[in-house]
Amino acid sequence: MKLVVTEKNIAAQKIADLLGVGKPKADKVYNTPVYRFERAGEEWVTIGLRGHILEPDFMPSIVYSKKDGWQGVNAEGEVRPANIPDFLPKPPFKTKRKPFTADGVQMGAWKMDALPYLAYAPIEKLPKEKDIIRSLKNLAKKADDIIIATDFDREGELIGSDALSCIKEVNTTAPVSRARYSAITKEEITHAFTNLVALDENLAQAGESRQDIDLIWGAVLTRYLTIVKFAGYGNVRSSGRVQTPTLALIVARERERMAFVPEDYWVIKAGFAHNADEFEATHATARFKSEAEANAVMAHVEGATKGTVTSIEKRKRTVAAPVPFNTTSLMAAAAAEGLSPARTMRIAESLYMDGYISYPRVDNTVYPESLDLAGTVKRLSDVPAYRPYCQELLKKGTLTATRGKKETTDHPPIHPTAAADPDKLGGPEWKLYNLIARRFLATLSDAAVVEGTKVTVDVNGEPFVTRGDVLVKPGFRAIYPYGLKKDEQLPALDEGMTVDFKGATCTKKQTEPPARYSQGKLIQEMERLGLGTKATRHAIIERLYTVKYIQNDPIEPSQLGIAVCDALGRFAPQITTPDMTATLEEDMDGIANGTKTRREVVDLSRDILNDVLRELLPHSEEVKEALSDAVAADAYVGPCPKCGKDLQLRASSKTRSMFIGCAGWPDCDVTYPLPKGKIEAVEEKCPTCGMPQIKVTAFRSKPRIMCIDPNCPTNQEPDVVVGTCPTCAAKGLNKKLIASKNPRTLKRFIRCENYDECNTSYPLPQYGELIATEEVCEHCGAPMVVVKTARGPWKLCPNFNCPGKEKEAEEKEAKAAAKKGGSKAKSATAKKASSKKATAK
DNA sequence: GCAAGGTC
Repeated sequence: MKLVVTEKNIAAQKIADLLGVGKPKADKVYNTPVYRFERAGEEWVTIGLRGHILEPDFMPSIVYSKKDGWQGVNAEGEVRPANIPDFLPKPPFKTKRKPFTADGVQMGAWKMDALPYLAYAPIEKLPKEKDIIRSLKNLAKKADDIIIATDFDREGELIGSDALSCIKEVNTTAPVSRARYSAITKEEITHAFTNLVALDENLAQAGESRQDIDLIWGAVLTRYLTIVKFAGYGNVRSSGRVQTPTLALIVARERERMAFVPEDYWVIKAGFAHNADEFEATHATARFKSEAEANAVMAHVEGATKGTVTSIEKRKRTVAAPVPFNTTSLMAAAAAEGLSPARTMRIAESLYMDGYISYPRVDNTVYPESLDLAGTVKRLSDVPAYRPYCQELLKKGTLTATRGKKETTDHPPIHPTAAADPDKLGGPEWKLYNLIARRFLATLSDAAVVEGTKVTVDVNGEPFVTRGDVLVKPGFRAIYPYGLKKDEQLPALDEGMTVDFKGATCTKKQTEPPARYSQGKLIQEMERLGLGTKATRHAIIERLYTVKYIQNDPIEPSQLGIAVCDALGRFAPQITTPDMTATLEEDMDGIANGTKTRREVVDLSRDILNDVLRELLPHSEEVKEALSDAVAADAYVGPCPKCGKDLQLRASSKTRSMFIGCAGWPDCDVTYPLPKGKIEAVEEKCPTCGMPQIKVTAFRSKPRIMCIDPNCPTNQEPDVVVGTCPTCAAKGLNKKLIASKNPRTLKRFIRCENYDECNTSYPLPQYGELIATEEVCEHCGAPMVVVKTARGPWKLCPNFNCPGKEKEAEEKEAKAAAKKGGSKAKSATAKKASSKKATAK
């Protein structure tokens, strides 16, 4: 039996489809899907991994061994003294509560003193995907031939090498080879499997050195930042080779903005009309530095009614066709169409797996010679919307493509590999496919020619200028309309013509500081600097959000983010710049081509980290204070009305829910409840009562500003009678249901006015104007209410257990299932979920 | 309780 190991399940499936004679048989080995088929009279089976199946970690198995446990050595080779506690987070035995030593130190807690030893701790590879490993070994036992068919890149080689090490544990004799492909198409796959090569162990070692270095630096610095000012479990302050330089970019931009001194300037715009056409023009001096100058111009044109067209300049310019897509340029272009980087990658992955586009994680922007451009255009002509354009292109005979700056040979730039049907793909899938297909055709097209027109109109000696753009030769723009300003048509004007002057306005403006990064821009900047990979950049940015180093979009750093960046910049500058990645890349190239060893590269990195610790540890007090101040500044909402100390956003240690508490606790017991959603401090005080205000952003809602004091009149709401109580009505009583706000917690809900005897109550959305209706829910008899939200009025039955709710949920699920193609497995799980819900109730 | 890199 021949065993083919791929990086992911869907690749295993596709490869089986392409290599097998007839349809492969989908099977399972311990819950892992595998695909069996026949080829040239032999039995084959493919299995997909889930990316990396092993994960590096410090050696827990050895650290806790009592007999000859690893004690740890530092740079000098000194053995870790007994008075420095173990540094690994897991206690050696299973227990719910973490054990304490006699002096109250929590065992297993991270220890500052142990960090220099951690920098030299040995690393081993532990299983990460145990189920997959078990299935892989089971198959490997029976295999006569092993073919590693993971992705064709450095991490792919490492994933394959890890898989092989698992296989070797159970089968040492079967010969091993490597299939290399860069698109899952019939040609590529057949070619790869008829031209098998050997696994590149050097390349895999290069990948492993990256893993080691990332773990060592990440663990040491993250632990340092977390424990230098411990803020409770769950409050990790992370640092890493990619995330910290990325944070530094954001902080640096914020610094530029803070240092920016805005300058005033004045802009004069004038309105003109010619026959029925109106147009606007700006004074030839685009920005007046002084108000006096601007006023002088306004005085010159005061009272004028006519202007004269003094010149019309026309200039043609060519706009070059765009270059082929790589991951970053695709993400940027898709972001402009409303698809976030993360979403774009998810969709691209599925389009790739379904054979519509080539491999989506690439840097390359130059089509390889082997790519059949004309053949691809022919294939695309099956899409009705592209057909006429494709035919035009094919008429040209030879096709020449534009070339981007980056040229690598692992994968071709992202291009379509098959025609797609807009009715078969989902909306966003088609949107992305359409972008990719049109971009591909655009890269084979001529430049566009635009005629720019500059018209100057004179009013009492003051020149006003307006510009228009007209497309004279569409070129690539005929197929690629993305990212363009609309043509700006000007009325037909001639030199010497007189036009009506409709008056001028002078506006005072200020120069703007450099803009904050948007997520899309930051990803582009990360790519430019070589930070992260196309597959990880969006995840890195998300990480910075979850550890609260950054907030909002466009991105601004928190005080904590700035403090972390400053502290590391002073004492561990290596981790704050992209240079570390650049050096690592060079070293990895060295390992891949055999001039360096992984051992040598990792050991050197450990030494550098040790030097960093020598700087960092003596300055711990300073770092601690800087972090404390920053955390307090981020949490600050205003002064305490009782004791004057700081009111802060805090998390309850028991429930983890947020509240506002006084920094003077336990001496001062002032607290305020908080509504659900994201909470931010706001500078402006409540106009009604002068207390601090907060910005609340509930899930899928617009942010709203509210006073923190529940007793403030702005937080009061009159009780609303919403109907009659169905429970009491059944007993023959006539009682009203009332919507009211609990004055202490601000929670709004409906309850029966007879609440001493009747416990009928319904929850309500917590904000939005509440309006009673005459209607009663057809399913449960509860009164229907209308809540006016930012997205418009919303009529609902407040009864949480209303039978109508379940029906609605089922319909929604059915709809979602139908959209996804309604696979049997899907609807089965949906049913299970809904029945689970029902039992829970 | 750590990183970054794959994939889900």
